[in-house]
Amino acid sequence: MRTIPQISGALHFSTRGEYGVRLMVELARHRGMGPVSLADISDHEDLPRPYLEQLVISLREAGLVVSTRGARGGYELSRDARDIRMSQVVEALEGPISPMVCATDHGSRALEDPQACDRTSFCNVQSLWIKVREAVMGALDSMTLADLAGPRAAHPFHSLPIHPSTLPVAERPAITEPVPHA
Amino acid sequence: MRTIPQISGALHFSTRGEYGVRLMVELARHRGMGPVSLADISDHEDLPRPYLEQLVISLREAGLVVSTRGARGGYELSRDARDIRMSQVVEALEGPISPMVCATDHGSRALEDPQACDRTSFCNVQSLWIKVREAVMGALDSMTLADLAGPRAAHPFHSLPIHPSTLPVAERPAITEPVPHA
DNA sequence: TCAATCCTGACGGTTTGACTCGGATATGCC
DNA sequence: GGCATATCCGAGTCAAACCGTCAGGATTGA
Repeated sequence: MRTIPQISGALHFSTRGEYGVRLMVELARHRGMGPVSLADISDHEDLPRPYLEQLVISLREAGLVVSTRGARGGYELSRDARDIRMSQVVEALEGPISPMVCATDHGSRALEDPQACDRTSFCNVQSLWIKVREAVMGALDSMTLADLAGPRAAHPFHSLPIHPSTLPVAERPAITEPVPHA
Repeated sequence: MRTIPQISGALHFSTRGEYGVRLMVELARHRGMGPVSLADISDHEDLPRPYLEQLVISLREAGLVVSTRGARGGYELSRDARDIRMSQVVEALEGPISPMVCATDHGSRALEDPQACDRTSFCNVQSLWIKVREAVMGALDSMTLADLAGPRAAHPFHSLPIHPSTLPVAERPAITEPVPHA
């Protein structure tokens, strides 16, 4: 199907994160209208259904969605979209957010090998990754699913009058990057 | 050599980022004392030297370090550690920071396929990744290499009087933590 | 000259990401 | 009841990326 070329760069979330979030947004938009089947979402979002089946397991186990089996079944949000933080969604899909080993929840893990702490700059560098982690968690915590499920008109890009081709060449996105993503 | 267990989870930087930052910290500590060889850093930080040779190319090409060839040669910072932002270091090592395709510098890329914008929730979701990106860039921009190169005593962990082995067993860092990811 | 360095390109093993496949189970509807 | 529709579940596949290794060449100080 699509098979994204997978550009190289730091801080990658996988397609689990991307697809899963889009799935959740679709569920949020149909909240209160009965369960939505994966087939519908697969069609509407152009995502491989068997893959969605895998992702949704994590979302169900995290208690974010509930399932209805059998004909006319599907999935729906377990609670209001405003009560679902994006940090919960992303962590359910991708696992704990830790940019580097030892930059986990408390950061205290950095002490586990005091020798490494003495002999290398390892220890000091931890504060960097921990800071990054906190920044990401803050961003994800500050948004709820409802923020993403609103009408498209609310999207900042659509109120922007400018288009890349109107920018001076120097500020346009680099050419190399294909990024068809379609 | 070490072969880190490679925990699974979101938002990974690779070892390029980790090793490269540690390398830069070592250079910052020896600033003004002549070039430092990779062999020294490899010994001191316990990192594979052939691999460092690869990493340092990126740092040199980014203008962050300068090299001195020949005997007694090595690398040194191209400028004061306070003038080197960690965002520059990390981007040199790992490439552009973009948590997801289309969450690049300007974010305007999201407009390139208006159809996708109409048919899917793709478009709205972009604001999430862009926000995450900005959070990370902010964190990395706010720190300079000098912040990491300071004396270890400045590190919060080291002001803690306690050591893991003095803690009750229940509060010690987990031994393995298989990272459920469930 | 010789040894210490940086520099370069190529190569390979292991892991992970991104799906695919086949079937089992549950349920609304005719 | 029977069938189409769904979720559920475990495995398997295939290519790419990550994490290095290796061999050799170029440059310079002693």
